Amino acid sequence: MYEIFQKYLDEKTTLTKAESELIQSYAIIKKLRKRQYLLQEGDIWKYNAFITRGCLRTYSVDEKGTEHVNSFSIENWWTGDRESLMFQQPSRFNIDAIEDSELILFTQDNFELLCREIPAFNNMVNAILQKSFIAAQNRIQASLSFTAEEKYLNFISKYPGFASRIPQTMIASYLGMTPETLSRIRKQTAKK
Amino acid sequence: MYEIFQKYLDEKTTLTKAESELIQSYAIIKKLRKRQYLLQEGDIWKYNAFITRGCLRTYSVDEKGTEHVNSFSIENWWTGDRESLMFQQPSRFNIDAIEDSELILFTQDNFELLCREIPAFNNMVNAILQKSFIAAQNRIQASLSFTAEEKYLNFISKYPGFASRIPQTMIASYLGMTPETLSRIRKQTAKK
DNA sequence: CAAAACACTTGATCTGGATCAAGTTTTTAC
DNA sequence: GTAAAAACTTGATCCAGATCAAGTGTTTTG
Repeated sequence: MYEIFQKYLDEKTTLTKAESELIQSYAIIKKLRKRQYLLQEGDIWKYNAFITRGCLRTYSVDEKGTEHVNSFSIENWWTGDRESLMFQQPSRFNIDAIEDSELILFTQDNFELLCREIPAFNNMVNAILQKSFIAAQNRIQASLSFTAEEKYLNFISKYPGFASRIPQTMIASYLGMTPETLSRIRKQTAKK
Repeated sequence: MYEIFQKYLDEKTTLTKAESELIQSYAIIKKLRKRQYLLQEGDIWKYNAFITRGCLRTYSVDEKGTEHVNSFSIENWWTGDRESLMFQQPSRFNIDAIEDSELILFTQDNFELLCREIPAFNNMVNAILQKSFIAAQNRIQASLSFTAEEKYLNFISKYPGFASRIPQTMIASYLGMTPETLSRIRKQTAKK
């Protein structure tokens, strides 16, 4: 498992042998079965989590009991709740596995140490955060200015492959529409 | 003007005299009249911009000519287009002044140098980015799960003071609704 | 391998917020 | 100070997408 993360690191940054070993020494391997929670609402999130295999979803539940999918994360991405981690406050989110998954966790203390000790690691983490922010901005723009159909087409072009491994109900929720609407859109667009 | 930024730095971080002076040596003061552009669609954004006075808005224009407000930024906040800056690509956004404003600009080269040379500065910049990301996540959640009225109430509670200095049309656009809808919501909520 | 649980589709109807239209009020600029 | 331009309000009507309902697949699990 760890090799996948090692490969990711090698692609994104340049590390000395000692640095690589330091990183590995803090890695915690975690396996999740499908439907198992990584984080539940109310818990305080303590980690930085990298996915080596599988697919997770982050969602919240509103007072009516409706689930709202916040994000999907697959292998070679990070997941977690930055807000809960940063402010050490109970999370408003749940994170669970859509498929059997494998993760590498770093406690926040260890992660901060790695950022402090290894500038290249810190730069990598920063670049990821920048890209996440840009992606979030783009999603806001899409949610404000796109029709339901445009949202779906944008989603499948941006994340090809997601549609085939994630249930439609969850994708509909992620896009801010009902499953019925997504079903009808798929029928329509298939025709074209 | 610069004192406002200096005060901001002093609050957010701890710098030596030499570091403060290095930062100041790269600062470019820029004044904007109301309605003046800081960035226009198609331009490549080159700076990191801190607002010492005034209020700016970032917005895009879709193919139908409709404006979509992406964000507002006031004094003691940063603005710019991270995507254009990071990838050196033409911006999809316009940024203009809602009020006469004063900014401090740092070219990206100088800004990166400051991040490299001054770890405390780098940490501050990072913390800001983290908070921006968290705010973006929360906005996504609001836009997916709130009704128009909830969006408005959430906005005024999160950004008190904005409602009085920003035209309603722009707030409506930011919240993803028409000015008419916002007007009716304000009428209703005023009653209560 | 059956049956329960879950995921998806399709149709009928409803509704929150959009659109169109016609004011009134406020701001801007000479 | 006043005319023109923006900004806001209010009403009437419309529609994209929600909701409700009743199916038909398709997994999951004992």
